[in-house]
Amino acid sequence: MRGLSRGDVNKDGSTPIYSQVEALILDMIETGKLSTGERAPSEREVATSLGISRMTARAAISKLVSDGYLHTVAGKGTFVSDPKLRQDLLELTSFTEDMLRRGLRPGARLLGLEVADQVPLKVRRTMGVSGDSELISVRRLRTADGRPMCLETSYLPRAKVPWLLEEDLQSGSLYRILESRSIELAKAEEHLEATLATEEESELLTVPAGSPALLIERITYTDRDEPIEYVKSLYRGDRYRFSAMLFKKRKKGGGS
Amino acid sequence: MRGLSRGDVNKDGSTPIYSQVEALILDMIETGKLSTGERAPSEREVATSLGISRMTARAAISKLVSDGYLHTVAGKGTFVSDPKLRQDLLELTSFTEDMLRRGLRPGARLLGLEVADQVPLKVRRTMGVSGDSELISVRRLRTADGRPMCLETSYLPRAKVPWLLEEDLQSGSLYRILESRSIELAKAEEHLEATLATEEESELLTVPAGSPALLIERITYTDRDEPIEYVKSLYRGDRYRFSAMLFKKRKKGGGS
DNA sequence: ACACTATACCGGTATAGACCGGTACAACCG
DNA sequence: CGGTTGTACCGGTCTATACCGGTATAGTGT
Repeated sequence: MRGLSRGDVNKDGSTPIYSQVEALILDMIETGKLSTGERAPSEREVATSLGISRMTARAAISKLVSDGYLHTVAGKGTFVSDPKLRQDLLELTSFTEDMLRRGLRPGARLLGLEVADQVPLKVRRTMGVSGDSELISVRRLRTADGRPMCLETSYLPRAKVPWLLEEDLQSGSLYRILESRSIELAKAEEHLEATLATEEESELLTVPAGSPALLIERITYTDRDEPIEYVKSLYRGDRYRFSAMLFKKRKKGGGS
Repeated sequence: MRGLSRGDVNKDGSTPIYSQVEALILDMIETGKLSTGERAPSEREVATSLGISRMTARAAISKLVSDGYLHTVAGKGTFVSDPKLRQDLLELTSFTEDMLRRGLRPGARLLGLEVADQVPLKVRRTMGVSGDSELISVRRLRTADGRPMCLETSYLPRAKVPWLLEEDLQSGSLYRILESRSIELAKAEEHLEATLATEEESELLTVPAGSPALLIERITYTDRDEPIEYVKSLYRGDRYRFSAMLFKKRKKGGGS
């Protein structure tokens, strides 16, 4: 009745068992076979029904717990967490994904795509290039439901994405393009501050000059820890809000 | 020579062994006995020198890895991570801690501490109270190196912190006070947006009226998932910057 | 009816051993 | 000398087992 049986995992060593189990349970959650608040199969249940050891089952479940999909109550069991709680976890997403998640239709108007000639020193240093002409700049007005949402200026290393100048950045997501070229994004450092829109910026964003705006600076890194993109995004203060979930870290002590 | 010996852990069950080991290694990192980039003792080394099982040692090390203190390279060993990479992780901190981390001297000027009579509906709903007079409001001007940094208005449930009205909020950290009363903070939901300082606000922050400001709304929860604090903080746009590290989530697939 | 107790679960912790593929290095061989 | 082959160590994965204290419930005794 549970849907987990020995055939659901292969033990040929090609994929770690715990990772297969993780995918199995995740699938049950996402297809609704397990719904919010419901008790997930216990560690012992998973272990015996799949014919694996309890520690292996536990490894899978622990991962799902730390990813926010499940939470445990000692003595009672493991339960499916509220999706609201896991969505607000901070995650690296593209503008496109971000808007879709907010229920808005993402769009873009290309303002410039060229080999950058005037790059701020800070950007050059961050991207690890010295001279000019080593970065490609992309300037786009991003829209949500057709209305201007933010003004985005990206810099990418020409050496790593020489084909970028030929791409259609009007419609698609830059991140999707990068991934289609096998550039895997892994993490990003993001800085947010409040500022005012300049005359030019406010015109593009269709807000009054001097309106509040959220300036987001992002440095995106590949899975090999190389910076692949530096972006400055200026969001309309009245339409955009950045959300995050913060967690308390360990307290010191307890030892000896 | 390594500094780990059997006497460093107690097995009386009062504190989990892996958690003691975690503290031991963390201590070695923070006291500089292990420095950035250096190889940490291997799982087997830790296990034998402390007289514990390898899996237990591994549990401790895994935790430190997921917390960003260490990183592993299969076949080579476990290494101490660059502190720069672990500091920017998103963490729930008080204003006091935040400022100290930025190398600034935190301060506060109490503007108001009272039973709140006019509480916005949204705040009441969030905090789960219905009527008036059920929340205590704290209004403080927070300073860094003596200069105004942000304007902070907190609401806390009177039922849970009735003693708050008698506390000294001039100097100390509110979070430290809560913890000294055994109220453990676990997580917080935070929303950031750009806005403009009103006349009154800009006066307190000593900036021109209409200056950009970062509005941060935070709902803090205890370890029992009850909301304990709702804060609206208005930071000076020219002096404050919010930083976060974003990570790419798993891709689906791999199973079966 | 009520309180207690036995039982059967649960997750949390810990053990000892095993095998894998990757890394580093020294010893050996051509 | 240079290349190969051991060998020792590394983290990654997996097994089987054990005991703890908490939770829930059914049954027992008053």
